[in-house]
Formats: sequence, C-alpha cells, structure tokens
Amino acid sequence: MPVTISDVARQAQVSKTTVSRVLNAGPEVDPATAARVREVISQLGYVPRSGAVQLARGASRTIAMFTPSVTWPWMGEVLQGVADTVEEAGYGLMLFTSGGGPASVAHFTAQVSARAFDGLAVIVPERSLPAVAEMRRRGMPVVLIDDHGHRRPQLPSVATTNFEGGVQAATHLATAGRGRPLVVTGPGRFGCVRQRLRGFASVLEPVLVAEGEFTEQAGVDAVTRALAAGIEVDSIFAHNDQIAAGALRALRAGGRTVPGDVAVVGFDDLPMARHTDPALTTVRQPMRAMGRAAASLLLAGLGGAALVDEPLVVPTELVVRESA
Amino acid sequence: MPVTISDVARQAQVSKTTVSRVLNAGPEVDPATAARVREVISQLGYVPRSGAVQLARGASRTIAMFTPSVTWPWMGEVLQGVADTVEEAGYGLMLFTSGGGPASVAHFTAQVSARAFDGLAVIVPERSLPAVAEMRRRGMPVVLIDDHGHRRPQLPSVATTNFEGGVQAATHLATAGRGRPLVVTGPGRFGCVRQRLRGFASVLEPVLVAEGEFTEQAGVDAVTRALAAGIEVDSIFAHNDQIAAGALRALRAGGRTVPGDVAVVGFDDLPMARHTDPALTTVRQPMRAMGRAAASLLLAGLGGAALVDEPLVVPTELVVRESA
DNA sequence: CTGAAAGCGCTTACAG
DNA sequence: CTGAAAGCGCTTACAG
Repeated sequence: MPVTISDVARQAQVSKTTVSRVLNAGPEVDPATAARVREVISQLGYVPRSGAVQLARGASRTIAMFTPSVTWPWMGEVLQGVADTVEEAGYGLMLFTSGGGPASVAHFTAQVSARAFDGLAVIVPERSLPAVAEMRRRGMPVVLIDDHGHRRPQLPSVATTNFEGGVQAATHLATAGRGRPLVVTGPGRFGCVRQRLRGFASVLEPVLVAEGEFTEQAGVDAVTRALAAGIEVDSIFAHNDQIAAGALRALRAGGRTVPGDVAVVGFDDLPMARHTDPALTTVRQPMRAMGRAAASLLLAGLGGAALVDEPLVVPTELVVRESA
Repeated sequence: MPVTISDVARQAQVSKTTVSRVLNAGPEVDPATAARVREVISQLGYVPRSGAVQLARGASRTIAMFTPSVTWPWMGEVLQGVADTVEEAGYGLMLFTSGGGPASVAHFTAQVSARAFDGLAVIVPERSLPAVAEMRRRGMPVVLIDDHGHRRPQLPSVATTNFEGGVQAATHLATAGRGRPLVVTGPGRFGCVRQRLRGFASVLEPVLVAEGEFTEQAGVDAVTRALAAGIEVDSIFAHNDQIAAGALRALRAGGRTVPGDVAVVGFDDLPMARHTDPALTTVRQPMRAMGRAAASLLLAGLGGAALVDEPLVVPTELVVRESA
C-alpha cells in the first residue's frame, strides 16, 4: 500500500533511476521530466523509505547523542542545541543514555556496530571514554561536549572558557569594590575547577578557597564553616549555581544580607538561578551553543571536513542579576 | 571490511538463512550448529546492519519521541523514563522537537512517512495534535503523554491524577489546621487546572481563587495583590512550583513567615523545589514514571497488544518539605 | 538526458 | 534441521 519509488516511476513514465536522480538532485535531468516527476511525487505523497536509502547508500543521515543522563539541569539545553542543528541539516537524532550501567553501554555499543547512525556527539563519559575512543578508531566520527574542562587531545571536542569565566566573576566583584572573596570550588580533579580558580585569582587576590562537591549542601557547609570561624568575606564566587544557592541559604541563616553584606556569583546559569532569592548573578555556560557547535562540527565532518582535535571553544558570559 | 552475514555464514559453513535463524531465535536450529554459528559471530564481532534488517523486516525497532521542547524543567525526567524503557526493550530512540515551528514539524512528518521508526510517544503538541491524529490514522502507533489533563478520547495516552493531587494538597493543609486557603491556579482552559481546583475544593472550603499564568511572576502578582487587599490567608496552594516560588517571594516581601504565617504547597516537584527557601512542599507529578508508562504502552502495542484509548493514569504523590 | 541491471545486507516463504 | 532464491526499496556504475 505505501507508495514506493516504483510507483512514482510508473506513474511518471520514467525509470526508477530517474526518480532517484530528481530525488537526490543528481546529474542534470531534463527540467520537464524533473517537473513531471516532482509533480507525481507530491501528488502521491511519496517519501523514500529511510531504511532502504540507508542500506543502499551505506549511511543513515542520522546522528546520535550519548550521555550519562538526560535529567541533569543543563542537559536539556545541550540536547536542544544538538536537536535544532541536526534538524536544520535534515538529519535524524538518536538518543542514548549510559546511566543504566554496563547494559546501557552494551546496548549503545551494539547500535554503533549496527551502523544505526553516522556520527556521535558525546557528553564526557568518564568511565566509558575508552569505549568512545575505540569507536572513533573504528571510523565513527565523534565529537565530545566537554563540560568538565578536561583536555582530550585524542578527540574533537567543544568546550567553554573556564579561565575566562573566573576572570569575569572576579572582574565584576572587583569593579563593585569587593576585595575579600571566598571561592567555593568543586572537586579539584576537574580541569574546569582549576581553570576557574586560576582565572579568578588572576584578577582578585588573595583568595580564600574552600573545596567541596558540586552540591548545594557543599555551599551551605563551606559558608557556615567560614562564618563560624569568624572569617569575614565580602563576596563569594561559587563554582556552580547549586553551591551558590547553598551559600545564599547559609548567609541568610547567618544574618548576612546579599548583596549588601556579601555579594555572590555562581556559575552555569541553571534555570534555578532566576528563582533563588535574591536572583543569582552567575557566569553562564553556553550549553545550548555548545550543543549546536558540537552538532555542526559533526555534520561538517560527515560532509568531508577534517575533524580536528583542537577543542572548539564557546565563551562564557556573565549574567548580572541581584546577588552581585 | 565490515563483517556481514555472508562472512559469518562462510566461516561457520552454513547458509545465511541459518545464521539469520540463530540471530533471530527462529525455528529450531541444531544446537551444535547454533553453537558454532554463535561462536563465529562473537569471534568476528558481527552485528547485523540495522538498515538492512529494517528494510528486510519492514520495521526499525526504533521509536520516536516528539516534543515541543526539551528544555522544559521536567522534560528530562520524561525523556529519561522513555529512554530507559526503550533501551531495556532493545529498541532505539529518536528525538524530535517541534519548537522550530513549521519547518520542525515538516521535518518530523517526513521522518514519519519515511518509516524511520515504528512508534511514537508525544508530549501534547497543542497546535500539531491534528497532525499526530493523522499519523495514527495512517497506522503509526502513538501514545500521548498528557501533562495538561486534556482528554483525548481519540488517542491512547498516559496521564496523572490531577484531581487527587488537589485532594492531597488540601488534606495536608487541613490536617495542619489551615482553613483559609488561597489557590493560585494556572489558566482555566487547562483541564489539569480545573481538576486540581475541584480536588482541592472537595476537601477544603471555601477557597479563594486567583487565576494566572504558570509563571513565577504570576505567583508574585497574585500574592502581592491579596496582601495589598488585606486578605489574610493561612495557606496557599499553587498550581505549579514556579507560581509557588513567586508566592514564597511575595510572602517574604510582605513580611510573612513560611510556614509560620502561611503554608505553601506547590505542584510538579521540579528540581528547583528543593532549592527554594524554605524548601517547597509540593504535589509531585511522576514525570519519569509517565515516560516509562508511555514507552511500555507503545512497546506493548508494537508487540501486538491493542492500544486502548482509555488513559493510563500514574498517581501523583505529596512530597513534604519545609513550606507546609 | 535516460534506463537496465546489479548491489546494499538482511529475512522469509518454499522445498527438501 | 537446512539451504537456494526471491524480495525489501533504494542507489549507482555502466551503457547508450
């Protein structure tokens, strides 16, 4: 029942070859013939079966995104950036998650082997990095979306300006006359943490540093401890918005006003940053733009462009709200 | 270079038919033969090309999710639920967005016609509902994820208990001795709004009602207005967490304590609900479970089960935190 | 400019 | 239990 290329050919009184040619804008077809074929195509509502095209061409015009989880606060933005770009190119997008453990990874790996897609955008997979590198080695075009400031010389990637983000935060604070900052960082093993700190310190010194997890509780703890120790600071640079939210809470509990007594700057610009009280001034990570960039890079690679291992860097941007 | 079924057949000294049979657990194959074939398969690392299988079988073992946007606060949860379920079934998942307007919808529609996937999970598409109904009519299995309490008798769907959610909020408040509630609703055209309100009022009466958008600003406005009018309430039921966040802010600005003077209950349980101050007590919409249910329904439908139009209902759940 | 034919890599009656 | 052959719906040299 579904219409095939043969139906179109018959109806238009040409060969399947010719139909295929007008479909794919192939070598010149007689304009009149082409018009007739196009007429029949739209009349019959013909759309080539993607499975057939895929088999004949050896390519699926589909790319995949592979990520540990899709529930992370900023993941929607990345995904939307990838989805928009992929769609504009007329490609399909497959989504895979590694959160289910080895079974998930195996499922994904099988789809790679099955050639279900032509290229792959990956959010730093920690554990499964070797697996991804292996896929690349076997010829699967890959680009990493690097949210942790890791350097992966062996893979093309898109990253953001963590050092510069630290500079932006510090400059804003310094301009406002703040000179006694506390920096509440994430775990030091992350490249982004070291870079943000170095950037910040390059503008504002000396800085007090408290290292912790990337959680709200860590922010509460660090600030509560500082207050208890009698350490008086006039500003806080939190390495992500959750830490900043915790800092806000601890400051309020400690009777400090924000930004009156203490100015607070976060990092990421999660959706929740607008909902804290006061609304958070923060260094925005351009997650959607990174998603777009990754997809563009990948698409360009599929189009024949060389995929270089030098990371493509999308800049951070300071978003000024009420907390600083 | 990539290994095909022919390679396996040759190496195992059987026909492609036999290889296919062990691959698909077809009619009994001699155990010894099967073992030998399996041996060769794993030795060669053979995985059937998905495009070829798709063409030969007329099915892609892939389902699609179609949604206006992937950046909505709870969308990650839905998507994760769908992704997990689909993965467990060994299916692939394609993702499409309608946010790009007509071009997006056209892109998606083309993929439907191209039979790029076997079934479809859809987040209420508002505008494009007719298009989706049309797809269903043409034989594409569809299940709706109904986040707005609409009734779509013509399509299978999964929904949640909006009425019961209202009951849960009211019961919690009533139990705590609150008797003068203000309900800040979303737009009355949404079924979920009417149901939540009716559920609430069935327990706690009379209720003051303020209707507005589903935004934080709407919450600020409604509560600010009420306070200015000298209306004294001891509790607020907000129809989503953003409204609740606005209410919290307005209450603080008005010098009221929460939950001391006024208890506040939200709806949704967005990630931000833990980060408000005080943390929000709210009626949790089981978005991940709804995603799982939708995918399960769809998969069952592909397996031959009848897809009934009666909505599958996943219950809400009250999450008690600090605000009430 | 156009077409016949082979081929992409599987699955599936049909025979045996 | 096993295989030869046709078929799924396209694309792509190769001829003309």
